[in-house]
Amino acid sequence: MEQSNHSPFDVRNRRLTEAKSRPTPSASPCAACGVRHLTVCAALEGPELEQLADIVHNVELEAGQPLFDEGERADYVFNVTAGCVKVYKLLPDGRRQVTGFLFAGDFLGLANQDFYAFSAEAVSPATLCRFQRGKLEGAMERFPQLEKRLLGVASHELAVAQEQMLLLGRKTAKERLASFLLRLSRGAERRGQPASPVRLPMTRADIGDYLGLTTETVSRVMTQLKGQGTISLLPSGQVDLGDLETLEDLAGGY
Amino acid sequence: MEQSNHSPFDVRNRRLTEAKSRPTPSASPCAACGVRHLTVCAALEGPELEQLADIVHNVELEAGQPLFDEGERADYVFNVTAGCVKVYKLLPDGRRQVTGFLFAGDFLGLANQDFYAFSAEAVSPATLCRFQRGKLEGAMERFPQLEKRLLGVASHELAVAQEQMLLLGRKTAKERLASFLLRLSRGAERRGQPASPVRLPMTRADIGDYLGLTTETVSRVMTQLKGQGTISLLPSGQVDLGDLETLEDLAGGY
DNA sequence: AGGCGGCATTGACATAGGTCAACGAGCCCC
DNA sequence: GGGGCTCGTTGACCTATGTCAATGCCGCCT
Repeated sequence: MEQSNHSPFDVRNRRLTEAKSRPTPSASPCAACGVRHLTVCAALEGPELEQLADIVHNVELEAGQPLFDEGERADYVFNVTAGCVKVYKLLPDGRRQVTGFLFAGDFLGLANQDFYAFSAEAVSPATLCRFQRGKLEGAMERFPQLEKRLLGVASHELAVAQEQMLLLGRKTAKERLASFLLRLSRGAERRGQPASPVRLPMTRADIGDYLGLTTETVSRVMTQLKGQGTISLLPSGQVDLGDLETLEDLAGGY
Repeated sequence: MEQSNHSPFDVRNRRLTEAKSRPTPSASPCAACGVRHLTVCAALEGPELEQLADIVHNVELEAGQPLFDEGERADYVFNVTAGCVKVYKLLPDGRRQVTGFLFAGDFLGLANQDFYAFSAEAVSPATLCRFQRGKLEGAMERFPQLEKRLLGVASHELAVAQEQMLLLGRKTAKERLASFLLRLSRGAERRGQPASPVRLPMTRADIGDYLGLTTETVSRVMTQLKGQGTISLLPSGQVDLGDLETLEDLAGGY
């Protein structure tokens, strides 16, 4: 199980405080937010949105830069506004489980304890909105629909998590890959992008750690799917899902 | 993957409407509830609790009886008050993933869509409090601390789900069993029962479907753990966790 | 332009855990 | 109190996936 074969350019140990993080400028950045309709922020309008804008900071991450680590004080919550972030847990010996890939519109940082239960790291260059937990809780008191929305987000994530348990516990490697590609595709659609081709900003190792497989198996199954004409690998890390039908069958009904 | 080798006494197809379900009687059942401190209901006191008691119904299930099935309209949410309930998802060909075992105090039925994303079935005789979703939402509007508590429950479940993904994606069979036994033990402790011995109301097949293993593997690893003196199987489905230390090491740090 | 480093792919081989099958033990019901 | 269930255990064997290793590809830096 590989853990960290990082290059000399590795940014792994730079901390969040060193990431660009400044008060988001301009009158109402939130009102102008291109992905607001996808986020928890969609719960608010007009003057309420202004109040939200007052407590938000912008964070920019380079590819590979950590956002926070499991066990750190959970002082902030985030909304991804661009790029891709992965969320993962580690075993003491370095085995890793990626529990999710987050894209524009996805919420991040729910923790009922005072500490993050997982680590988060940028997969590609990414930007996020950062909220101080306490301030967001204040906003929730004033705007109950915000809290309701957050509960909706949490319930949704719970359903997604159960789907992932089904994948990890019971699906074959081929079914896992098919499910994964379909999810990426549907996620892209939700964000208004084409269902195919789909970008894979993450490495094979990341995909393996997400699907409970090794890089080698991911690679092999990819070539298999390619061989049977279900997908084609385009240059620049794109995958063309030529045969969505077959892919859905392979995914095991989901 | 076994799916349903059910006995002639199987109650699998009896529906909830046939389960005993009647207005919970008496002045204030909730105030007298022995597991309230463990549940979401702990958010309320006095007169607020009375209002909650007004909208609750009691449900009793025999072992093996279904509570609801994936895809059904999610009209109710539940609180387990006694016994054990399992929650699971199925693949079209019958492979099953148990996503959780619920005990007294556990909440059940969060669904952001209109439909349950999983099925639920009693493992042992069980009793539950049933709330009509709409009514509970009304109560949440009046008592924001109820909603907050529910958000806390959801966040907690999310953390538990990620832990389970780590288990399913990256742990060995032995580590999975050890983690499972420890969880049962800690859960029992939370409910004021001894950490050991621990009851296993569920079958090996249920455990396998929870841990992403087969019954045979569960059985083999059990004998292995027994052989190395870490646990002992008592009659009547109890397990003595003789060596918690070793078990914790085996569980992979968690 | 050339070289280096990270990533992906492929092959040969190993193994954890799955599959299939037999059997034993408890339990319930007649 | 004996048959017929279900459940758990054990054994023999199989296979999907992991491990280890070599090689190829591509982008980036100088």
